[in-house]
Amino acid sequence: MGGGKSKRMPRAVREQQMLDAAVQTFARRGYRAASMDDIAELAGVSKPLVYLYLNSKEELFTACIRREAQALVAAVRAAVERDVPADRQLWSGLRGLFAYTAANPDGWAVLHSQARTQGEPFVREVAVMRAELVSFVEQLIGAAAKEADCDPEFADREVAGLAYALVGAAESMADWAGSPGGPSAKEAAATLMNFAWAGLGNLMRDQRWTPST
Amino acid sequence: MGGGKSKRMPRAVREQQMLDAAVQTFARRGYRAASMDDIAELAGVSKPLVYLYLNSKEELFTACIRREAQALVAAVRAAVERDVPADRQLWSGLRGLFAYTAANPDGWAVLHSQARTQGEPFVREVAVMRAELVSFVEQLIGAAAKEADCDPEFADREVAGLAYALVGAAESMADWAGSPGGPSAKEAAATLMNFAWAGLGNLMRDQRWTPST
Amino acid sequence: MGGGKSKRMPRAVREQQMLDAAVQTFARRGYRAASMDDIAELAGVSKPLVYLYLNSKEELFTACIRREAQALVAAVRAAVERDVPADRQLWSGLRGLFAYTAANPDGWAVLHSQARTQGEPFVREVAVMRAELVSFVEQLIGAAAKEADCDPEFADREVAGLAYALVGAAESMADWAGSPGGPSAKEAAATLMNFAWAGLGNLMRDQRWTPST
Amino acid sequence: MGGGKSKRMPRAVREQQMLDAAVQTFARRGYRAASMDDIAELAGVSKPLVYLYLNSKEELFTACIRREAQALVAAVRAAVERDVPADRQLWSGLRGLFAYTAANPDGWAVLHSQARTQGEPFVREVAVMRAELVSFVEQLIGAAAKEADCDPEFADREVAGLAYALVGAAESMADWAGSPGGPSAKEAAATLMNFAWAGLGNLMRDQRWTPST
DNA sequence: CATGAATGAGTATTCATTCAT
DNA sequence: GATGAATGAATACTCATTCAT
Repeated sequence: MGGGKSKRMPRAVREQQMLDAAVQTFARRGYRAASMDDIAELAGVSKPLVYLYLNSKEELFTACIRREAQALVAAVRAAVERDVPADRQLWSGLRGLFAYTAANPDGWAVLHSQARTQGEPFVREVAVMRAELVSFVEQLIGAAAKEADCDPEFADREVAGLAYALVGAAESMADWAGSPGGPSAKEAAATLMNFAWAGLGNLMRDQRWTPST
Repeated sequence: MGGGKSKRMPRAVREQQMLDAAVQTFARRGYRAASMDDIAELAGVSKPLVYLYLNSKEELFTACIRREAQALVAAVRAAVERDVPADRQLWSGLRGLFAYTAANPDGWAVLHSQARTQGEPFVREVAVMRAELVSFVEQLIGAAAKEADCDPEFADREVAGLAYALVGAAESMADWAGSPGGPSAKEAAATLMNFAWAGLGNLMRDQRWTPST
Repeated sequence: MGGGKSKRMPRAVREQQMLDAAVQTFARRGYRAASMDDIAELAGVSKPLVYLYLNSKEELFTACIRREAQALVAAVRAAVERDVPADRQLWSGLRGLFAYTAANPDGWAVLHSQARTQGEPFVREVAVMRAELVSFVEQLIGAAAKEADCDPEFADREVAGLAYALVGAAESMADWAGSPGGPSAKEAAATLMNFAWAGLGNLMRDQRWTPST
Repeated sequence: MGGGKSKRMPRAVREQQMLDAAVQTFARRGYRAASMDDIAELAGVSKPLVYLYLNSKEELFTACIRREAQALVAAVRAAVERDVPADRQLWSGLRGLFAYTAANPDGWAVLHSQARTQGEPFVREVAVMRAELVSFVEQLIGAAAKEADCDPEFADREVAGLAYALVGAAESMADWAGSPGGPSAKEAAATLMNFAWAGLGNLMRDQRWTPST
């Protein structure tokens, strides 16, 4: 016994191997261009086994999205410092995000590049994760508003917009931070904090930019 | 009068019809899932004619990207007010952008969702357009910095990062603004100005956010 | 006035241009792989004109075969010296054949490589030409037999076989003589005369090779 | 018992069935005109299976050529009598060749009619086989020359030309022998021996045919 | 548990051929 | 007489998916 592909592994392990192979393949080739043959071969198993465990290409892709989304959210959550001011929490969360996406480019590509462009039902899956991130940022902004004892006119809808913009900018930075020549996770986080936090501060103090100026 | 399949049109007209159909199909189905059959049918012509004029799926997609990218850049340029302060120029440009993407969701989807995720040589095509937008924003920030007589430490690399983040946030907002329940073009532009401009102002005054706080 | 493609030429001239282009294209690409587009472009005319004059790809190919077959037979006939002994006639005919095929490799390829392999009705066309050459050789052998006052047992069927073999060897030599590194027309003819004529002489003298020896 | 489509055969068996069908189809329709659909249907399998095992039309054709070429060379080698005079060896080899081509007209057509006219890389494949046959004949001529203690001026290049002509004539005779109304294998071999061997004998005795005569 | 064998349904692409002008 | 515009029908090739063992 010894060399060669080890056989007869518990199902859970095999499934993770398949998901690993699928994430890599989907990320690099795209959902449509990735073939089940490629994935099975990369996973080191036969094609029927992939079907036995994951049922179909669609379910396989969905499973990839779910696993990667949960891992990413978990990474961000784990990175956030507790019991510190809101800005500090955002800062640590962003650093965690950029560090994670840089370390898992394939997973990030599946979530941000592939899943979002393949229509239903995949967009729904990523939307759930994105909503979680946006909601987290909204909470931070809300907390910051309370900390700063800010103007009560600072409406929910406005917060939602800001949170959305911040997450959008962060996702875009994540792509950049993962590419060669791009910034480090720390630089990206710093840029975003500088970019966003002062604006938020002004808003909370009711100092809006208006076109009339 | 009108209806029915009109036949025997000059080449230039037919080509535009084909590009219209292709943009719509690529936007809604994705590059790989869109079939040349679908496109030809939607364009109201036979498949060989599509090949006669556009040569291949790859060239057809590239032609779509180029046309849409040029149209978008042209729309933004046309919307920018001249001879006004930099913030006002950015404001008008953003409004133009969001108005255009909302009015041309398929074109925007081709550029932002599809082209960027289909690997070379398509990413190169959109990168050109994106670089144009980023460069435009960089110029505005530079102009604003001059207007504000700001700190000279405000370095180029920092400007590049901010411009990149702003464009990324704008692209993300454009997706949102184009979806049902999303903000209007004006709202999206206002959100982004509030989000971004105050932060920029602080930076120019050398008031950075730093983690030590 | 002036350069460019001259227009409005008499039909006969245009037809020859088309056949020239067709022979070249069929020879180099093969019957199936040669497209009417290629041929029309090489001929410098529009595709509908090719159809107007030659009706179909099949008829066009047939016309090529006929023209080239007649030209080849004419070249051989013209090369044969009259009023000389049979061997001398064969010698001059072979030199003419090899000189012609070397000078017209495309025409020869159409006849020998392409037409023979494309099934009916093309094989029939070349068979006619081949029969003419075989018959010519049979006559020469017959004449030689008479000159040599040979054995009357020298039967027709045997003559036919010899003529067939000689023509086959000649065709094979023609391919070789036309290729780089191959023999000159004169060398090829000499080889074939040495190879064939002595054998014929023995046969005429009833000195057959028999397995029992 | 027997009939009906038998399913689930081992790969090696199926591959041979596919090659059988491919040889027949290529021989009768030509390389370009033979469609993979035709071949799959004749083989009694689906098209994807043909691709799974043989990869592409080009590789399938190449596999046909190789198989048929090896079979033909093996048939000739098996037919040649050992330890007999050179003429007797040639005689037995020719009988073997004609018997084999007559029994396998499709394989012979693939080699002689189709492969040679479809350009690279197929011509290279048949050239290998042809070179083997020519080389075999050269050895026989050389052996005969030694047996006959012939003139040393009998140069290599001349031998090469003669061998080439003999093989060319044989190939041509093989076509004839395989067609209705053509000679039997034995007749064809006899004709060729009579045609060729006496000529060779004269040459070895330095009795060349020369034009001056 | 695991796989070799097999396929129905598509996909991009090409070609011979024909009108309307 | 000559052509730009247009297509029906085919062709090589691929892929997600399923049995029988």
